[in-house]
Amino acid sequence: MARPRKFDETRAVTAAMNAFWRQGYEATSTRDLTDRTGLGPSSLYNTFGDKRQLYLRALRRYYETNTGEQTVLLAEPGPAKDRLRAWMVQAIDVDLSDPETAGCFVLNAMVEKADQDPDIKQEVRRHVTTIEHALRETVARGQRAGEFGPERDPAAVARQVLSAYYGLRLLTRVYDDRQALLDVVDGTLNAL
Amino acid sequence: MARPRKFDETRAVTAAMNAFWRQGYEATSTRDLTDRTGLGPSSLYNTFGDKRQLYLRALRRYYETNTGEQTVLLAEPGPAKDRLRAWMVQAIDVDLSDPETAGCFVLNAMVEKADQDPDIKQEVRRHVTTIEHALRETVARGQRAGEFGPERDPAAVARQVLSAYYGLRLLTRVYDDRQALLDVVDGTLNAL
DNA sequence: CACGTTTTTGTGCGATCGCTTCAAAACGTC
DNA sequence: GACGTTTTGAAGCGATCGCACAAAAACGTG
Repeated sequence: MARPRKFDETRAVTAAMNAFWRQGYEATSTRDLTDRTGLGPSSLYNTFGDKRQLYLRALRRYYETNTGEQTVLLAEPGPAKDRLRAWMVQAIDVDLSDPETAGCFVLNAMVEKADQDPDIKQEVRRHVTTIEHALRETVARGQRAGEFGPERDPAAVARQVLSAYYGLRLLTRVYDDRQALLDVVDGTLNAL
Repeated sequence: MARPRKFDETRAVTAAMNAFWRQGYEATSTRDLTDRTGLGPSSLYNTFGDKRQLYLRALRRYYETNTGEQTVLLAEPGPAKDRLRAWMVQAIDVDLSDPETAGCFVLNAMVEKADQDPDIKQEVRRHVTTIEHALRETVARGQRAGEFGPERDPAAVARQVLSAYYGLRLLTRVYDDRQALLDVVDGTLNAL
């Protein structure tokens, strides 16, 4: 019928995601995007519309990969406290492992774009609530197993863990003391 | 001796701070800066060097005003737990009060610039450690007063509170449920 | 009130921004 | 293999970017 695409759309979105993730929305130029994706400008704009829509696609791609991975990690069998710890420790180690990585893409989007763009805010909220629900499940599981006190609302506990988690991922930007960050994890989890 | 300045340097830095604070570094143009400060481009560049240095000045200005205020708030007399709560609740209310406000400037700087610019990283770290020290003092005070268990290292507890605090200020970007955020405050403080 | 010094004002530099255009190229279909 | 359709590649659009420059203006000093 017509000329077929030479590139894989998902690969292009992933490449764009990595650019936005590391540099942020504003600091990523269309030139960066064409370079990283390997697409010409017309292919890129013909396929994705404009920079903003590609950013949204990148966020959704992050959901499918990283955010999804996190819920899987939390839902794995074993003591709930171990799951929560593994989840938080992994985030710390990812953030500290490579100075080139830029932490959590969702966190970056929250700060840079969420309050000026309703669509981005909604997409970011989707990520956060998904993790929050996975946390609630894990907390409830811990309560049923007697790991945590059963008196508190699992949803409130989940949000508390979530706050500590995002706070930690922020602190990795200025702290390089891994042990200090791990102490925060222990302090947070022991309080449940 | 020479022609005197027509503008107040501190006022100009403050105006620039508000621009960077709300829009971020990249999204703030030199045009924005000249408009908000009221200075012509050459006055601005003659005084501050370039955009990046003005951004650093804006961060330092934030330290003098907002960050300093926070340490004062924490050091006020009364129960330590009340000080910590007032500090966190105020942040939540500031973030939720006006959709025009952009949360915490230091937090924004951490995400947008800290890991690509060593000077900015150092400046941001100065803010964070200042608050951390104030927190440590407050926690130690609470331990002496018997409000908190004395067994834990005040420094570790301070970092835990700090994580929850920054996590909260992030969640205000996507949550508008004030009560849920206040529950996190209570959960965090009751765990000490 | 001329002089030296610094700031201000106005203009605009070269580069880059996000994005568009257009013709050539690459398919499936007949 | 001509046709219709879509993608690709190359070039470049107007606008804006961060910043610089030259001349005029505003002071303290002699």
